[in-house]
Amino acid sequence: MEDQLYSYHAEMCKVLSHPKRLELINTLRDKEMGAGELGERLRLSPANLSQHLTMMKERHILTSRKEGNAAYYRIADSRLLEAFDLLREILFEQIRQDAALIQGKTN
Amino acid sequence: MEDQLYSYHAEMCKVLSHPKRLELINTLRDKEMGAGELGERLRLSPANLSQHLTMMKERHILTSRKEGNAAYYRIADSRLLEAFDLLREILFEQIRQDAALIQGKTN
DNA sequence: ATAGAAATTTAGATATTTCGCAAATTCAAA
DNA sequence: TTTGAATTTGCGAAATATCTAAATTTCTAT
Repeated sequence: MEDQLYSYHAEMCKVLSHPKRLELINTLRDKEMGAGELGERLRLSPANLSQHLTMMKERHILTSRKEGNAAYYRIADSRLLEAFDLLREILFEQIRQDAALIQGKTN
Repeated sequence: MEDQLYSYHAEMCKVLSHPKRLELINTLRDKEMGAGELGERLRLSPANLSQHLTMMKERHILTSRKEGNAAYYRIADSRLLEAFDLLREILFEQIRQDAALIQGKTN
């Protein structure tokens, strides 16, 4: 039961462990966007993009809406962005520290 | 350059996308712990545990300290736990909603 | 109806992850 | 120095993820 939770949690993280999917999240930060425009911006083939979007929808990271034969996507839960930003903060700090290390600095 | 950042970010998430590694993080939440005890608690073979711990250390998720031939691990950055908890909150809500859906409820 | 555009699905090839087992390393105590 | 316990490392097999190209579905406009 507790194990189940860890599994779900891991699957959710798996969705986040791909550069393009992170870029998708960051691009959809505050607005909804159509699949076509997303594909152009991220330079993904329609097929590949659709695969990413589908899995993100299955994991309830995104929601979608269809209008004619255009499809629009948006972030399902804004708390995801908070988590995204927290990790990115940690990353920035790590990079900053690594850079300082290389230059032999202490701050 | 921006792409680099997404790649690092994705690698960090990859570390988080395994149930046992999440359990490790949750177990080390506020205390440091030795490899031996961790292995017992999570029922991981010493070899497998060590592999997980090593990769988590490489990604700066954990830090370690050796004393004799015992190895102690701890969380490197407590903000990671905030991110962990945020995702878990989202998950709880999803599960709650899914359960409600199955029972035909609306709340 | 039919053609064309947009999006999705499928199939298969390639790469990556995960884990068990054995071997190797490290350190402390006998 | 040798023994033994804790931890790590190397390697191969099975499972999983990723991407491309082809086929399909769905809707719009001719």
